Amino acid sequence: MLIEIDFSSDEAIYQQLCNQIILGIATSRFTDGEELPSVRQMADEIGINMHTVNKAYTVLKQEGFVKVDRRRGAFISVDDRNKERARTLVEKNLRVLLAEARCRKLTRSDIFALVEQICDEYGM
Amino acid sequence: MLIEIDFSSDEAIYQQLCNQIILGIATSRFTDGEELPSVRQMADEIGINMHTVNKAYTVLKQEGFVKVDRRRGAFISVDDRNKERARTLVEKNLRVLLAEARCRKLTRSDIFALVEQICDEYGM
DNA sequence: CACCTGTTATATTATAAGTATAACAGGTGG
DNA sequence: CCACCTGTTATACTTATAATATAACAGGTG
Repeated sequence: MLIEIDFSSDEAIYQQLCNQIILGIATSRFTDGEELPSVRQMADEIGINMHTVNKAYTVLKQEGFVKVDRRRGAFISVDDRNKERARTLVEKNLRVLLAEARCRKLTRSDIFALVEQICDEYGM
Repeated sequence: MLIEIDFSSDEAIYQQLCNQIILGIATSRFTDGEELPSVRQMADEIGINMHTVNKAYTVLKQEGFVKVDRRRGAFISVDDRNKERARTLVEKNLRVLLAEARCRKLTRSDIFALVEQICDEYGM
């Protein structure tokens, strides 16, 4: 499973968990249809509370990354609806991120190198 | 000044304020050396508490976007130290952002188009 | 029937955000 | 000197959220 949580981070645990799973999907470490550990099992593995995992799963479900089957439990199921909404969200976040990059004197080439590298990693 | 705060957002007000100012610097709406409204004046303009503005200024000061002179008050002063740390931070955030983009079926071209557009806006 | 699944409810603690009021040190201009 | 501005600090309060804890429920599985 390999979920890494930074307990000294200012980012919420459930948020880190969501990000890790989304990162896992993008890097094909998680495949469509793959089962996720139960909320209790995942909580035990990481050493956190069941409800924290449940919140992450609920968020991922609402965002269309996870579905639940009573018989099987939670599993990866990527819903590719809302491409335009996703583009708008990415654009907004990108705008903030690149603003800070520019202020820090990162160049256009610096940015493109990073984007290219990550796209390659994700097989885009 | 033109600071826009979304009070229904889940993003903290002081964080939105920081982002707006960084965005302003990147788009040259704020120039190096330009004075910022005092914490009390800015708070009045936006309709929020003085301490919320003070927190934003303090964060920006720590991050090297703002300096303070007793005589003049707060003003823009971009410190371009820590380019490598900035690159690491951008890379980490970019990785999460592009992971979600990929899951939403945004293509490499989609991403590059967005990055190109924003870089152009910022004159990078 | 025991055991697992997600889900819900409730309560508690801790932390952070935002507001409110007040005061202090220090520079500015009348 | 004095009123007025600046950032800064301190304190207190309210609110919201995160995280934990304990418990229970509906439903599928062996």
